[in-house]
Amino acid sequence: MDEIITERPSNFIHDYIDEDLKNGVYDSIQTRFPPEPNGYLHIGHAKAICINFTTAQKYGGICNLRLDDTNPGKEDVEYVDSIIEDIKWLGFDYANAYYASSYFDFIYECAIKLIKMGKAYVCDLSADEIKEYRGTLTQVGKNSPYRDRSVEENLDLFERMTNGEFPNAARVLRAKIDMSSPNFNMRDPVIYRIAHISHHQTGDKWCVYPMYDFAHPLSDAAEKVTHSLCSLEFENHRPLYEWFLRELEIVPAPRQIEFARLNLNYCITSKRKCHYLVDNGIVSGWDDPRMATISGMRRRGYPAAAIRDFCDRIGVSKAYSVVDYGLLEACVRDNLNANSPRAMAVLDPLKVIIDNYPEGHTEEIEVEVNQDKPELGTRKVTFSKEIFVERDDFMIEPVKKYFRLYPGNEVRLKSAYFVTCTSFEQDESGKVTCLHCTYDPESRGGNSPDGRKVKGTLHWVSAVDNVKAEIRLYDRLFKVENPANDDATIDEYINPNSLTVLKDCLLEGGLRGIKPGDTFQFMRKGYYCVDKDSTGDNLIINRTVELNSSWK
RNA sequence: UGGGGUGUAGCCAAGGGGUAAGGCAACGGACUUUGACUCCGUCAUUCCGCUGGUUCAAAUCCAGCCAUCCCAGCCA
Repeated sequence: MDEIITERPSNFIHDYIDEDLKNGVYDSIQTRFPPEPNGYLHIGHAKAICINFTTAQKYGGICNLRLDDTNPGKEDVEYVDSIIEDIKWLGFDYANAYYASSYFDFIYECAIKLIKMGKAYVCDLSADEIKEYRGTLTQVGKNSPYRDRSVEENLDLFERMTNGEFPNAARVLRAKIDMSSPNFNMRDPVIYRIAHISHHQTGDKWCVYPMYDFAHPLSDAAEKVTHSLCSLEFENHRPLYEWFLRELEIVPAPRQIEFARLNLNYCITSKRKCHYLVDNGIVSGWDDPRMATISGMRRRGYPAAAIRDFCDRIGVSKAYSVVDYGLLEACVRDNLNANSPRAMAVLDPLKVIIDNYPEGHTEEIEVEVNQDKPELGTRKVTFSKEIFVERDDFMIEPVKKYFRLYPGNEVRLKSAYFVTCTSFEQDESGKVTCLHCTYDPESRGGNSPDGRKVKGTLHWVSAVDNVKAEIRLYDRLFKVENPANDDATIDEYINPNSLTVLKDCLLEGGLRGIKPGDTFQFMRKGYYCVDKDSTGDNLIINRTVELNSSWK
């Protein structure tokens, strides 16, 4: 919404680009965001999205979306749809939506070209044998016995692979590079494998699919990408990326630059673990408000601008890091504080009877929608003899520095009147059931003409005009910052109290008719967003984030 | 034990020979009809991973060391 447009901080990627521009390597800049459609986008992707789009923006270039769909067995259109929706929601307009699969013909031609150059060969070794031949960290690999097949034989075999003559895994096409390279990626990497699987975009046209290492540089080249930004784990792949482009004489070649991926403490961003959570019903779905997915955060009420701001604030570097979740929350609070209307709500109601208020009488009180933004106008709130306040806004025996309600103490009811607690009722168990107060009719609006001050201001909801709601409080889904990698133990890291449902919460009457996606600050209680599953009969409200509180 | 990266405050992160930006968190205080927000102040006085070296001057250059991350998918 009101995103403040400021100069984005410069980073090391810009230095590389400036250098390339200065050397005349490229005329204009083009980037791409290349997710594989095998899951929903999460906050880590948001960083990559922001980096790719803002880098292109900075140089007046374009950024495309490319669905990196070279492994059909794991992919699905459900994911491509969600990816497109999430990127748009984040506020980025890609110039084009492309699919790696739309380059399959081109990539295939490149493979043929490599074979003809004697730089690629069909290998009949099994997966295990290839692994064995590849060597180890300290031991060089050895050449495949099929490495020196003739160009004619390779061409014939590769064509027959493509025609579906062989079963899955029977043969692969490999680049002929160097089995003794210290970099495993250069030890004759597999570039095409047989997979008799229908592809979500190309159907049954192909039964051989290119590997990432082969498809990626060629897809970048096909799109005229100039800077291929990716995460650190692909650093070891760069020599191979460059090898393909060099051998295939692609000029100007796109340049790969790696940056550190985002790690957020208490968050799960591993796709495998996210699938585990969804598949086992531990969360309600990919958009469960506890998930670190874009859709989960959206449902939780995080504004897109806050996520963009977060990505700006964490910076871009190559250092491994774990960002504190509190920074994301700070961004969310900053945005919501500036944009959210305020309202009153009582999550745990305690009835208050104002004994000297006329029986059956009600009045309308005008309250600012946002005190800091008078231009947003006012709303009407009903005041009546019986109201509800928050249960913890009353203490029989006040602790030190407690300045809300306790017997004999006077407080202000926000925008309404000064009230003084005169007595309280309890049930057999000792639980306070009702408060009795007297009000000062002279203090309407919240100020006393005699100038006396009160230290506490309470939020309240009328007993005769309110909206009932179910409020969901979310805590961290994970207790431990970095759960172990094996799914067998992931359960022990899950916080069973990550979701608390509060029934029978009361909102001020004016909130009747609020809709999914509406966000409010319930004063002194935090920011809240109406859930997508919310209906008029069953109002479900997610707590987006708490307020900072200096009072414990 | 091979190769490729990275080490600046509790957490991110600028700075690339001239005397350590900024943000989050934290801690004081002011203000407040939200204990919010806002505002003011404090927060690396040769510990810029460590040890040496070069220099008038080093977080920045050099050497060695230490720590840590990534790589042996027909995943991306």
